[in-house]
Amino acid sequence: MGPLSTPKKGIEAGSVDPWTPTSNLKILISAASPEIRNREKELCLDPEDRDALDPTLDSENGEESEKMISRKDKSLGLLCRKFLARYPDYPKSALNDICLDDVATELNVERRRIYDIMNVLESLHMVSRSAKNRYSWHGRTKLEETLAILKQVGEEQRYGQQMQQIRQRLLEKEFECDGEEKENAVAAAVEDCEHGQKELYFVELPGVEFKAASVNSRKDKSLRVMSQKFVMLFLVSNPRVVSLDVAAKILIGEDHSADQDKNKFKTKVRRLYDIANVLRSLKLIEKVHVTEERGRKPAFEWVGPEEFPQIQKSMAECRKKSVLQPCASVENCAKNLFSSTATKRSFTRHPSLIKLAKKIQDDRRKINSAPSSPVKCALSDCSNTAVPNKMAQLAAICKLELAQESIPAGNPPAAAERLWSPTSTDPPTAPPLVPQDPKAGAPPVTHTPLTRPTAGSFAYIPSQCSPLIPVILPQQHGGGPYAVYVHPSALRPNPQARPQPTSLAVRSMTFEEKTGHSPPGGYASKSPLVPAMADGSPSSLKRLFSDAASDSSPSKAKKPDPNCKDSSTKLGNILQAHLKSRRGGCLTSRPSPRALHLDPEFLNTPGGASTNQTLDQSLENLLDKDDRAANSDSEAGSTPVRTVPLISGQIHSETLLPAGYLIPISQQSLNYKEGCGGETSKAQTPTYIYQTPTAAATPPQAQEATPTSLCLHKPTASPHAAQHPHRLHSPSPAILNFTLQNLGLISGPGNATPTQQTPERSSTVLSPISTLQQRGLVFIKPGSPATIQQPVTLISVQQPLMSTPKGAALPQHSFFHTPVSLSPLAAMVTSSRQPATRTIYVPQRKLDVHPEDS
DNA sequence: AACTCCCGCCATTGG
DNA sequence: CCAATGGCGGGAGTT
Repeated sequence: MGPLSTPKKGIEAGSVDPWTPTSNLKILISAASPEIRNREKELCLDPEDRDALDPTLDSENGEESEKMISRKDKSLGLLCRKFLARYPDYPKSALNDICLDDVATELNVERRRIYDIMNVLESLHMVSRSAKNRYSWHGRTKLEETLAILKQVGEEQRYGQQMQQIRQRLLEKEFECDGEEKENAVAAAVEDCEHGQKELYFVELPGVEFKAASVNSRKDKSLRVMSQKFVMLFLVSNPRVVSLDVAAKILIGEDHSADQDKNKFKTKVRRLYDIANVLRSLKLIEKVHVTEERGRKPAFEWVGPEEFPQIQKSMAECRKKSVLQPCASVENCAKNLFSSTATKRSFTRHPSLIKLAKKIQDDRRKINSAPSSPVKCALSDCSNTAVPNKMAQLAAICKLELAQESIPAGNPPAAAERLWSPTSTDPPTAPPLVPQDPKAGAPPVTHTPLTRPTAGSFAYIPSQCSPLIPVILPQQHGGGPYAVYVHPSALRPNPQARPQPTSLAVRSMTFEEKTGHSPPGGYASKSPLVPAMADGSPSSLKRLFSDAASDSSPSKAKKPDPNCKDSSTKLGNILQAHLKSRRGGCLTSRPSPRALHLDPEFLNTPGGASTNQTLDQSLENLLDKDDRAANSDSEAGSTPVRTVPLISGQIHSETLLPAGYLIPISQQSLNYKEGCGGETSKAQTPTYIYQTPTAAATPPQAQEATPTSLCLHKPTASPHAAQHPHRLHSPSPAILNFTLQNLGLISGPGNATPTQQTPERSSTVLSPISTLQQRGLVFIKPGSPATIQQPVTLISVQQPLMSTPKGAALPQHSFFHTPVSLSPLAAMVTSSRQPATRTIYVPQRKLDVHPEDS
């Protein structure tokens, strides 16, 4: 390494530069005009860079070149292009081996840079680390699949909503410039968005599992994760444009102390540029600028593939079956965090976890709950070692026929079948997805709802329950289910209930291609925001008005509102009707998720009246489908009783991850789960197996995330929670209503389930209006077709997951308490519940803030 | 001055 | 202990 690693600048420049014969010309050009140079560069890109290919060739003339060589010539993006030029987009054999040393040498760059590139490529599964110093090249073969999954996850994470919120906050901030306010506002926004959010996690593809054990521990590395998150942002945002600042805010997510935040922000932005540069070289995004009143902000626009039909379809299916994975393969990942003895722990990112580990241990003793890892071991083994082959086979097979579920029964006959088969059964559920052009109209509707719900189920609940809750998502074609690990931070309840920004911000933004021309004025559009009546803040109102006034076309803006409301109401009614009709407990969960997930696209269609109809219809269809599915499922197992408790006990392994990941799970593991969970009842509902390691959670209390804990979340998390598998048994209509209410679809009886809701929440969530409120910006792109409307956020989003102390505890209990036997942990949890909530919060926050560690 | 973002120090990790 | 990794932020080039 020494030699290669860090050539000094001077030396580097002087001695060896990856210049090609054309380089001289280039240099001249660049000297003449940077713009020209850039353009030139751009042009070169696609074809394939000349320089890229033979970097090692000539050396430049020392000093001059040094001066002349623009910084851009060393950009990560260019480097990445060069790198990409060396490999085919669609390699036939997956065997393309990449040796970092070679690459570094050939491209003539410091190793460090290669890592940067590899990390983001890895996040897209274009490469996978096979061993030390070695990567395997996959090219774009898995790209679509990955993107689809990322999109899915992004939706689950509600990044779209988060972005909206953040934008909103930023706007507010602009208006009233109280420094303090500003900070708070942003922080709050993030907070709101984040709480309940899972932290960063890495998504893996079945085919691309970690080959080297060592890799596991590092999966949570920020660049990789950030990259995925960043991509998700694009995939979920309606106009596929993401401004740098918003992205950074979301990515920061952790803590928000003012000063630190600032620095963090800067750092994050730097990273984003790094990532963006490689994404640009992959032609997935392009740099643009969004212009609003305040001026122009750097942003990036997605220019990559838009649709991922297969996946979407599959997603729905997958989600239905999402299952919580107990211990699973996480082991490797976790190992770094907590050694079996717990003595050793070194966290890359979350030093604070150490403390947790200790606590956990203590807790364990107390609880003396189940064995830490028998299961886990088995699973891990399967997934890591033994299974690969099988997995591969499955994957291959799956890919070949998505439609068909026949999966090689291999070892886990029944189990596997169950998980996978659903696909076949479900077909009805997942109607062919139509291009989800938001504007297009009806079709999109179908898919959206389906997808979302599932997401919620796996992503949300878990997070709340325990710091790390693995969830398995059976993947249809992918070949394998994915396990998602949620970061503990997700748990943290949002501290302050911030009134949601009710005010609508109407903004017009314009995109400027980097070329610079701004869009014609005509394009300017405003995003209609629904004013939140709930929000009484004068300031917001003011702003609103002012905005409206300034706005060129207020009428437009307003338009959406009525529609939204109407549609929402209708939907609500429909849902209710359906719900009533079905009494199955299982169903309970469904409706809510759906409702929650109604997307902007779903709701707001330009179409107006027609839109509503479509929505209704689609909804109906969906419901019907669900019913069918439910029935079929129910047939299989009449009693949905969850074995959760059992599982939980077993699961206790210490699998704590710093971050969550999506990890492919072996069939065996699936089987295992199945057995445990016995989630016969609905394919859809995932069986959650909890394992919280010892309460990884800081605060012993809630963290315990045992099955019991689930109860807690549900109420709070309402939407997501609802879908939760818990079907234990209480599918009482009340719950349904509750959920719906939370969603805002139904106007609830006063406070239905008032208990649970926290003040803030109630205000935000409950009020239908607030729900509807949308805040967003409309981006107009010069070239793009008309403006797009903003996504409406039905739910306020906050997933009130954790909920505030108040609500969570008791009420939930009553509602959700599952009859199922509680594990010891559960019991504990229950008792300590309330206090716990709060307690938890603090520690978690601290984690990020104080990176002190050994 | 604001954007970009390269460079490389230095902490982690794994072996 | 060493080498591989990769977080991170100073500060330089661009706009």
